[in-house]
Amino acid sequence: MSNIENMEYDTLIIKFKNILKYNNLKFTKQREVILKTMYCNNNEHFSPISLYELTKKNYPELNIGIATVYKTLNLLEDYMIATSLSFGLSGKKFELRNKPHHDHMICKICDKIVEFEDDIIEKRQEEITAKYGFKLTNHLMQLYGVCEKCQKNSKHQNKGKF
Amino acid sequence: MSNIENMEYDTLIIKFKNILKYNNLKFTKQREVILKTMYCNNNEHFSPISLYELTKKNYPELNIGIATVYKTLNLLEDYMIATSLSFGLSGKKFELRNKPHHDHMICKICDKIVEFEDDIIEKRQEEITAKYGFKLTNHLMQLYGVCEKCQKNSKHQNKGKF
DNA sequence: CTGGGTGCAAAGTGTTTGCACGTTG
DNA sequence: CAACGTGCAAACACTTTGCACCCAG
Repeated sequence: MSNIENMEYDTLIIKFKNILKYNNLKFTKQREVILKTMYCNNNEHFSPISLYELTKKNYPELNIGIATVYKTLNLLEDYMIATSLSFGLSGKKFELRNKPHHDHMICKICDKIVEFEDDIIEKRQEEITAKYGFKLTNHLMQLYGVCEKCQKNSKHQNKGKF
Repeated sequence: MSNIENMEYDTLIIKFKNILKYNNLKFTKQREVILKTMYCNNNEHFSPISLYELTKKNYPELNIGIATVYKTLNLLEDYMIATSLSFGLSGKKFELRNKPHHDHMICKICDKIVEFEDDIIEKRQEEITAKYGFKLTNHLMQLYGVCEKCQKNSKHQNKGKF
């Protein structure tokens, strides 16, 4: 399976069109605009709503609907052009898969997301799953903590835990 | 902060009562029964609904409500007696924190959950967060794959990805 | 007897679906 | 011109909330 790491925009679009054609799907303005927006804001992790609002604002003539954004994001994820991060109750955030695999570190106070990549952990995950007879297909790893800035600015409130 | 690893049931109840008292909360039959059910099925990871159904069935005289189960689970999580696993769209599953820290390996086909613990990864996570100035408080690591049994029984369907 | 807890139903979120109409290939 | 895609609103699934009543301390 090919991947889309470090892909330029033109190449990304061509790749996308090929996938669509291969699966008898259509290349619409809405899909193009969503992909473009994600590409141009490559460091952001978009919730469906924030992506909806941004495309709505930048391309008002399209009058894009939230359902279309959801459908497109699911399509991009199905065809491995995007991946999603799960944020519990507050839903998912999406990012393009056009950079090398990485995991996320999330500040519990300001929600800042830092990406990192670590071969030692990746390798170890393979070893562990193999030990249990699993065939590893993917993983979810999110480290939660307090970023440098927030450590200085605030004390995390304590609920009076015993 | 003390922890509740390997705690016997009586000790767990005492601990729970102390936490409640300290925070001006009350020890009710509903809370007792929910904790007991989780303790007695220590290998299960309960969704709020499955826990609701089980307690409803075993203690019909209490006529427990789903809202109470949710509130109790949130309370247990707030006071670090339980933790939750996130399962994307299908909600959360809860388990007591009465065993050593571990992570989860989940079969994408049969949903089987295997617990594992790995010092190398834990240690590495500390190193990584430290490198970025984060203070690590907790993490989420779930490895997804196909378990031994399902590898034999089935081929994972392919969506015709390009 | 007071304040927190409970069950119920209603309200909130985030996401998906059914449908009539529009657009792509 | 035949699918497939779109926007809309309704439906969904999961979780929280408001409230009148209940019960632990």
